[in-house]
Amino acid sequence: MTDRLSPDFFLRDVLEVAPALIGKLLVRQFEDGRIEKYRIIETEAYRGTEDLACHASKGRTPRTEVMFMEGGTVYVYLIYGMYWLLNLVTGNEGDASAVLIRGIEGCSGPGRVGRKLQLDKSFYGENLVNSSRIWVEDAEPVTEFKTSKRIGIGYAGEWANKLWRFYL
DNA sequence: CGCAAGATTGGC
DNA sequence: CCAATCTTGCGT
Repeated sequence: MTDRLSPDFFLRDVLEVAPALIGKLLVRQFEDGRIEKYRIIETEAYRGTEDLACHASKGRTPRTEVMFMEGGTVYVYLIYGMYWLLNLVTGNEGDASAVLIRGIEGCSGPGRVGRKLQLDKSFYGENLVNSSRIWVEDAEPVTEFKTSKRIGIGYAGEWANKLWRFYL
């Protein structure tokens, strides 16, 4: 169970991928060659141009461009001028959906995750299938997880009520 | 071109 | 409760 997830894993609806990522291993190889693996414990789904909480609802811009690509790529962005949030693009080209990694074992909160993994803008568009810096490996499926409304998106109207946050 | 707000966090 | 810190999207 240490295989890198195949491209197919990400080529599904984000509402399938987000919960399926719980329990999987997020792997980061740093510049000094050190490899660390972290169990994913919290995710959120952002689903296409309709979802007002999803950045892609702004349309295709330099920032959201990568979300419109095929699943399996990394979407990172800087929030509040200091935190790089990690998202994994899902679905087919044009779906414009992604999973926000909100928590890994021993590190709760999307801003902390980005800091721990030492992410920056160079990870924008990184390919999870062939990258030597970041990827996801398979692990025992987790069937017991909780759901809730997504955090910090009160501006999204009725979309804020979707139970699209998944966590252990 | 100016400006308000942001998928957050940590400190007072 | 509020500042940090800077990119982005939108209005002028």
